[in-house]
Amino acid sequence: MFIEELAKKTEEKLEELSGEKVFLEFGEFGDFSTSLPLRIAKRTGKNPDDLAKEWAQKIKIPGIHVKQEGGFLNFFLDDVELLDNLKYILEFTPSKKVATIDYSSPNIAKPFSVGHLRSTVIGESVRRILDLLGWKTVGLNFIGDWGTQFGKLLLAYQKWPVDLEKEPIKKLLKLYVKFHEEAEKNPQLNDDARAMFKKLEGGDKEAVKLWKSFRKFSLDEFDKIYKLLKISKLEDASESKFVDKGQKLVDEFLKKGIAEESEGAVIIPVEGKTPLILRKKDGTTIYSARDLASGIWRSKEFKPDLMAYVVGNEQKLHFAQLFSALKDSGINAEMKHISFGMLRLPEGKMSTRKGRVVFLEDVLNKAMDKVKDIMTKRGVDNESDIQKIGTGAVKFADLKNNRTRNVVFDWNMISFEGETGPYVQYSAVRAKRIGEKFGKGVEGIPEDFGKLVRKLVRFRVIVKKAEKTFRPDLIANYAIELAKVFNETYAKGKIGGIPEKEWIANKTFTVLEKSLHLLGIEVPEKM
RNA sequence: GGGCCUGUAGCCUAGUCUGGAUAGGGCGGCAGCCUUCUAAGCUGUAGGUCGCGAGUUCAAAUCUCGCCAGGCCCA
Repeated sequence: MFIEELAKKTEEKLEELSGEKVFLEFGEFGDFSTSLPLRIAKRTGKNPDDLAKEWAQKIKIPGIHVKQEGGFLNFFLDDVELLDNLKYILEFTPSKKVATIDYSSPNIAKPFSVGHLRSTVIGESVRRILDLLGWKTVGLNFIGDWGTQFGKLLLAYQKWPVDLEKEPIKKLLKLYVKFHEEAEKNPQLNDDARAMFKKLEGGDKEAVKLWKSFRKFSLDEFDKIYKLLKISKLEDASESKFVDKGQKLVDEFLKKGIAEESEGAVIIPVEGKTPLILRKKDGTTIYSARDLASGIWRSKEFKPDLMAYVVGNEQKLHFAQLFSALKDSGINAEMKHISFGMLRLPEGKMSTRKGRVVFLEDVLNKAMDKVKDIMTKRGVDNESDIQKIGTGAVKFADLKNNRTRNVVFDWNMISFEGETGPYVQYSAVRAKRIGEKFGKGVEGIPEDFGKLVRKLVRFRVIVKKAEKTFRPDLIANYAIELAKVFNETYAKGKIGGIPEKEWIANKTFTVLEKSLHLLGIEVPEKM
């Protein structure tokens, strides 16, 4: 029986004995454990030791044995169960639920900065975790390609034309910065930009043509990055697709009474929070209306059980409002804002207006350069492996932390030793080599391999928890722990040549490879 | 003014939801380990007022209240 099923049975038995909701711990003292007797004993006036002993006697579940230590109960899977779990380690009952996952969602005509990395890699990872457990997932790219900022950019381009043949994005960024500098001195420019955006919204041929070309430059740039990062296919759910839909929606919602007018603006009230504003006094819709229209489209198009949005912390309120509005409009899918802290620079928040950004491409290139240096010193040179290791290091560094806290960007973040992506990759390559010609299977667990086997078997529990909590960091930290135990075992004595040990090495590779895959990272050929 | 998030060794971080068994790791420092399956590895060692104060509890990094610091959002 699978470890999670055995744990479930144990929980049920403990609940029966204690009359309490039980959460087993998957920690260091057993395959799982609890301090329940310690807590309950106090209430019943019993001695914790005695109660634990009593329960240890009563809990008889085939496949596991109990050890009582003080007021604690530690549970261990029998060897036969451990090996059986290991055999079928990657087999899960498919969930068959449908999820839309909104991730990456960069803005056009702006650089793909390290700031966009988080949403992209977290989203991709969450998607792969759900995929493994048999969800049907749809990745959506809500590209920011609409809004008054494009009035500014179009105006700037007309005023100060540049040749966009080479490095268009960097040049557009410069124009954007220049616009804001000039507008400081001459505020009239802001009004002109607004007028320009109105032209764009009105379908002015010249403006639309220019906007389309900016958009194209950006999409090409995004594709390049997605290819390098091995991001799965994303449906184009660009903001501009929802402009008309947004306008219609606002009118419809007004009629239905879901939305209401307030001081000339159109809003949807949100219980306990400030309302969601859909349309401003001047009649222009804002981002929220398009986001709402997009949400309704997603719901109709994909009929999801879960609608997830991988977007930064700072939009918490927005999503609380959006979800409330989506529910008002009759959508009952589970909605989840998968939020994360902001990546900042030592000198402060990144700002495209001020041109204060670090390009993701530069970060990835730097990482790959470092890998190349290391490889050259060893007389190896393999483009594909360099790419896997370089991007792996960057992705892993980002995914490892459960940070809702902010991160200050530092070039030294890119490292290859210790708790890093390359460490796990290296261990995986090692395990692969050793386990390549593995024996048929195992009768018992070889000496010194107990810790490794137990760590391997835990994979299933971790994946399920990651699914429930949308936390790739659980996978990343598990992969480190597993790699560490494997390396310790490796250092203790020879594995190769002993079929049973080779089989376990092979399983280690399988699990490390899958863990990395869930993080969007590939295992190189050689390291 | 209102709301939310974060604070764990020089640096980075797990644990906080669900209180419990010595607060785990990593980087950097120091001391070791390659004629044996890949040293991007392994072993050992030093380094901690868990932001501060109070409360609840047999037991608090974890729960409650107050404060301090940083960040974000709304008006």
